[in-house]
Amino acid sequence: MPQYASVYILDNPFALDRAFEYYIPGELRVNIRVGSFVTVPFGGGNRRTIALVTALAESAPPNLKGIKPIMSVCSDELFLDEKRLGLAFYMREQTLCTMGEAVHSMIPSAAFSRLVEYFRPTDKEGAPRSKNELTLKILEYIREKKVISEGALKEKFGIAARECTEKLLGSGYITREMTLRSHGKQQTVSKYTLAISIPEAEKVLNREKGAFCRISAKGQLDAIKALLESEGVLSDAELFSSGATKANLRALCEKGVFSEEKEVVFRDPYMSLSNEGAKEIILSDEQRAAYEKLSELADSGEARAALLHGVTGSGKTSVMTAIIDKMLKDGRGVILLLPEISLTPQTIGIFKKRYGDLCAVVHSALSSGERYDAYLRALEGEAKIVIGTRSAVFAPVGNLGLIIIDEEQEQTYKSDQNPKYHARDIARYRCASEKALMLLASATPSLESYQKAVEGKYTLIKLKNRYGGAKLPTVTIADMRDEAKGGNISPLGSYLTEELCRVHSEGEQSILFLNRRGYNTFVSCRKCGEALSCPNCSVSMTYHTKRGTYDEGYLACHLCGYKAALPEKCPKCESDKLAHMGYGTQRVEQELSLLVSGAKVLRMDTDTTSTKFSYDKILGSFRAREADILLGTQMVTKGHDFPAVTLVGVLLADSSLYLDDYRANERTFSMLTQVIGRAGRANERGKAVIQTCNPDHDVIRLACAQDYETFYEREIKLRRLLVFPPFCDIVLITVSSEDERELFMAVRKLCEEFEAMTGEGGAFSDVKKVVFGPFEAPIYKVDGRCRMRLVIKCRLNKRSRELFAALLRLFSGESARGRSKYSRKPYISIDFNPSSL
DNA sequence: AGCACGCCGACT
DNA sequence: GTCGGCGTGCTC
Repeated sequence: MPQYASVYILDNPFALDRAFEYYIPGELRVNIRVGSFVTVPFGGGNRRTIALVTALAESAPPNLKGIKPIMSVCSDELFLDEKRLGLAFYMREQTLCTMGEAVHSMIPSAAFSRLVEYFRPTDKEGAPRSKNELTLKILEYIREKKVISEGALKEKFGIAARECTEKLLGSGYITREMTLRSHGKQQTVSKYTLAISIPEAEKVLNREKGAFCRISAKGQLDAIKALLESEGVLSDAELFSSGATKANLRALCEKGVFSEEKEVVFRDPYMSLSNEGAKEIILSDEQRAAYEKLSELADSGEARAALLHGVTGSGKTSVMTAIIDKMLKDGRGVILLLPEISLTPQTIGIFKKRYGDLCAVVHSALSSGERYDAYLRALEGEAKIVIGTRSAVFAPVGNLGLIIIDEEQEQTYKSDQNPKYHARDIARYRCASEKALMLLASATPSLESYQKAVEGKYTLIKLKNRYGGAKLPTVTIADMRDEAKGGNISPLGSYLTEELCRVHSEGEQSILFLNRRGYNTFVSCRKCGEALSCPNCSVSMTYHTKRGTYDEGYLACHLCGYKAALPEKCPKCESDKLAHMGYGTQRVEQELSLLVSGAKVLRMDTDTTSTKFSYDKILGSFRAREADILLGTQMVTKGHDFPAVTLVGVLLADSSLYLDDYRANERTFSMLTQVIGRAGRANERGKAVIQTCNPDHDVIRLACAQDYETFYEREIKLRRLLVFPPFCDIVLITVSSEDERELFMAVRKLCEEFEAMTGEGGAFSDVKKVVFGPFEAPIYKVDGRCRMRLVIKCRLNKRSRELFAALLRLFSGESARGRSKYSRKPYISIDFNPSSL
């Protein structure tokens, strides 16, 4: 029987995130295991904290004078098995987060808020020889109640109860247990029937004299009416839709008009099988070959990774569905990750229909209770397939066989809050430890993943043809420099405008895409298309304004911090026609109404889709052809098939090319490829118009040709040459503070500290790295906080991670020292391979 | 991070 | 004389 435990305290800050040793009192020893959650007294004030047990020992740890006892152990409802504990440690090391942060990303917060502690009397009889009357009273009360929650005890006896229970625990008269407050996991539906005869109910409804009772509330009357019109039984949901409220129904039951019966929702685990015949997927030869390769990998009994690279419209989804079906048939669990914007009610519907209750969906709109529900359904094996966004990668799916990451290049798979993990890394870890298959799918894979596929680390599976022989749209590149010469400064060029008018007059629909990230204004030459870029980094520079004045700005590179005054002439062609580029969807919407008369425009961007609901509503109304033109940001690239769309337009295809980020090309390529793929999915061939100031730019040309391979070859060469990922890792250190002075001081200290550690004679002088900065973050002030950055290029490995961990530990300790009340202390954050710079 | 301990100024 | 400010140091 182990007597000592190593625990990690969940809400400890980074500097204190290490194992602490505790003594396990005898009565707790049976229940405690590695992976158990416990409460322990911590710190000088012995405040009670929740901790995770990571190791057990028979003998006392050496060199410790005072060791404290564990207070309680949580029941097995809250527990981390070996694999998940391993994952927590992995995340902690990989992302420099605390154990608590790692645990909270794996277990929904509702589980922790449901933790309650109970007291029970022990067999020990008699009473302590205490002068304290309250203590005796409490003991008596606990014995009477048999079991009582700590909260209830406090409510009855006040705050002083705590001291008494501690005494009683110490002398062994009572024990403490910790469990999760039970949770009505079994969903029930209330069914209502009439408790009175039909004629009587009609009397009530007509408010006749001598009726069973008098009812005037409209909702109640509606409910009676609905029930009379039905076959005699209605569920609560059905009655709600008749206009009745919960309160109305309760009132009717109390009056004796209705009788209620609760029915457990019937979940048919074979639902998916019975549906399967109805919707058999027919695979093309190419898809079948892909499927067979994947099932071979899945059957290998080893951890495997594959990249499914299929051109837009090649039917990747069918292949994924086929392999999911196979896994379920083999009794293995599946996780399917989708980018947030793809997880629409339509998508969910497809899977729900196919897999029924075998499938749990996790999306951002879930309440904490629903999220916990989905978690439990996976944990208990009821849900075999979990579909969701990034965080679904942690779903406790049993006998995991497959994790699919669709559109794997999407940024949304990288978390930008602690823990700053990438879903791909988590998936890889889980697949390795559970001998499962990781399947990445995309039309435009990330360079990192494609490189791994080329190197043979991932099995590369290609779908080269569009399903059903659909043709790619005819792509026209519209040169916007000609427009500028002709004096057209509108974001809509004349060719695109013409096409929009034509499509509108033919009664068909168009989609216009404007890259949202174009808010970063950049400066380009109207004559030669050259964008002003940084001499050190070969990324374009951003035009910064000074204190609200638009003029008198300067150019800055966000990667190396290089700054330059705005030149008067184009450095390449000496033209003085330098233009500040960048406009938003609102302005385009305005222009459209002028240029395409009579067309109804739907705008879809973050401003118009504040709720999930509105997003779906816009797409739905566009599909129902209530509008002619859908104008929006990235969101429009991920929609579903709109059969009536025959024209797709990209405004300012360059905007994302000159982001000051090494991934600019990759993103531009990916977006253009996807947008172009939107058109011409129906039988007729569609048209795509790409407006650009760089008609000869390789990225744009290759995207128009949907030539990923050539794009990859060129881009990977560039990355190798300039030493960017995947040929190095990027570490982004951000320091932020409300107070600028403190920020500068903290940054200086950070740089000095870093210098001392990595310089000659420092503990980490062996770590090779290139440091850029410090400089201001691209958006310097956010939410009243100023932010400074340090960008470091290096190779991430155990050693370099140690360096950053040491820095973070040191710095979070240092900066935590008392500061004035009014400026919250500087905050430091370290992000490995951030999703954007 | 929290919390206690501890050492100096303005109050009953 | 003491209440309370926040500087300093520790947390099994």
